[in-house]
Amino acid sequence: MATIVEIAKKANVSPMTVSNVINKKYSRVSKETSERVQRAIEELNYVPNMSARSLVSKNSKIVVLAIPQTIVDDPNKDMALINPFYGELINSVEFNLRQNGYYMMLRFISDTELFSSMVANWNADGVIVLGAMDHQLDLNFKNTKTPLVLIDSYVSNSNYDSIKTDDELGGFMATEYLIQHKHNRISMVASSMSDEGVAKARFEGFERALSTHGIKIDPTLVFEGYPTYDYGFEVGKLLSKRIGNVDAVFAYSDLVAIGLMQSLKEEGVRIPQDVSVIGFDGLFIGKISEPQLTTIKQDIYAKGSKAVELLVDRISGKTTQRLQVVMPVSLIERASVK
Amino acid sequence: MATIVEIAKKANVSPMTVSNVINKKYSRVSKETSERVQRAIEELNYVPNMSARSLVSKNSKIVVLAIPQTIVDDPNKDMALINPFYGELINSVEFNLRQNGYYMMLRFISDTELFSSMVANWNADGVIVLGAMDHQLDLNFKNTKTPLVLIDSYVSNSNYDSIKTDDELGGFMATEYLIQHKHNRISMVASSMSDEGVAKARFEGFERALSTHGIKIDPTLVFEGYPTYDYGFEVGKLLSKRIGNVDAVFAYSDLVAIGLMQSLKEEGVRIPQDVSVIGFDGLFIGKISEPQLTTIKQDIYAKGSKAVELLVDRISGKTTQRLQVVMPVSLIERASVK
DNA sequence: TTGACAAATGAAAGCGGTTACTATACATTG
DNA sequence: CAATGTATAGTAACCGCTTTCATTTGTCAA
Repeated sequence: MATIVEIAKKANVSPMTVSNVINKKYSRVSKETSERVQRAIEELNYVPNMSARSLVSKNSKIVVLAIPQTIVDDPNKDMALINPFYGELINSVEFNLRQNGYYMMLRFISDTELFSSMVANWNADGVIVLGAMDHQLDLNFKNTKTPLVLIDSYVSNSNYDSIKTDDELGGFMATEYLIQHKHNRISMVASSMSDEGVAKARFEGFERALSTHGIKIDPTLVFEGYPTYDYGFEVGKLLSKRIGNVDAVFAYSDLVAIGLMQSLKEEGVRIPQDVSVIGFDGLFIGKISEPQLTTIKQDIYAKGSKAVELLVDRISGKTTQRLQVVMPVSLIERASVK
Repeated sequence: MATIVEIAKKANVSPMTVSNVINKKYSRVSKETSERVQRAIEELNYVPNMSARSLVSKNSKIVVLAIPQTIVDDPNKDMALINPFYGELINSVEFNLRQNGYYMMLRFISDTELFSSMVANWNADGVIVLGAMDHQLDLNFKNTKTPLVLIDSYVSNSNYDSIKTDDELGGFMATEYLIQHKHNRISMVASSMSDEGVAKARFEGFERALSTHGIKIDPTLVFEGYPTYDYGFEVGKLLSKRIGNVDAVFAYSDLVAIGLMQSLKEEGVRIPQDVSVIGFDGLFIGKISEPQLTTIKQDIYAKGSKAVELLVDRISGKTTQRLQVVMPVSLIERASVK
């Protein structure tokens, strides 16, 4: 592995000049010298050592993407190990980071893990966190000045840029859509709502729609579990025994909705004839299920793209005040609501 | 950000001793000193600077996972931006790397991109490449001694550890299964087979099964395109016009199979009554389609896990000779074959 | 002719660790 | 009791790059 010193020797200049060429400070180097150095770089296949650069310049071109860990610990699970939502977001974030010259370090993190360590380690230029919980943002982390963008996070009075979907509105739209279709015994399958978070916001939209229409909420129809296919499946089994007393289900996410429908179908419940189902996210899988899933769509690609934009602007110092972006939602009518 | 020098001062020892404590060389440090240093570390919230460490020790605890870029360049595409297969693999690799103390740098790379740059940059301890093509493994890359594991790669006479699925056998099994179900006008939808690769291997299995049973291959029933939902969909449109002359389709991957079925259904073709479909991969989505997809399953989680194992053993010097692992396949009978 | 300034290049220090030795104190051995 | 070993701690150099500042050369106005 060649170093700038070797390049310097070969091109008959000082290491400093090589550095200037590498960093495109052309105003400091004459054209001929610059070309000579470029040639040496190519001949020796020189690639800068990022560690050395990072060590002195305090930045690294690394951005950490932290994603909550789904139930991956059981390698024998035959189910989706990863929410397709994550897959799309990862893809989008990596793509947009790459466009901006950054490398993406991906970490799945458990609920209890703190964020601090992953930042300090690498002189990461920035961090994007998905669904951060209040207690994960430890003091240590808060003290670093590393630019941070929060996606889908409802942490209280944080000072970070954030981007989320209009979850409350989405929940409202989903529920209202069900009501407009003459349903009034409506169930909601959410994930944990003990903390503020996406699930809770969607639930609040659910509540608002019901109360707007003067429908009393039935607590026995509200389910709170994990944001997984399995949990949807589980609830499906329960609900299948109550057909006739439930008209429709608003599932907190498409993945849950799909699990729910699968389970319901297995029990001979017809969708949407016996019960309507609406999801949230607009994932690809909603298109291949039978019936195709009516859902509230969010643009995941745009979300990742926007997150990177916020981060990059913050890193470059372009933005100084805190930015909060709320992404719109839209209703996709397909076939799971009667 | 505290450094070892500050820790050293606080604990009244030399920086070297701090380093020894950090690196758990306890035999070189007395218990009391060690504890004193530990305390200082906690009090000052010290986190080692990986750049500095990496610069001198030539290793980084970073492993690069390179994944072929799917068609992501069009952000407006409403389809799966990422093959769920990738999602599962990413999840598995990250999880297993983390268990071994490594960080994962994820890069999506285009067909034409070379691999060399991502290695040299970060003193990456290792690289895992998915579906590498011959021409991407440039000389530069071959010259580095960075441990490398190839997943699903059919590059010729490479010297790297590799892990792949028994694609040929899988293709054979899929096709034979169709034949056993009295089909003999069988189509295959593959992705590009101009290079050696997964698609070609599966196709060879397809060929072998047909010839074993004395069935002549119909070239007009062999499709070669992209490994995407969209391509499956496209082929579905074509095949729907030939119902009566096709009994069954072996799709190169589940994603393609799903697109195919969706398209076929749209055209009023019944599966499996009018045409049978079998896929490959055993993805989650095959369970939620209607009908559920019969397919050749590979254990993606195990694949990622094994890849990491190979890499870690190579990094530690445990393995010295080249290892080639072939993962088994199994048939999952579901409902898409009559 | 000379001083001043810009353009081009270089020298030296140091980022925060680890590697490879060296040094010291104390215990052990014949 | 000298010789040797062992546990513990420290010193100095250096990894490959960038930062800061100094130097050289050429250009031009006064």
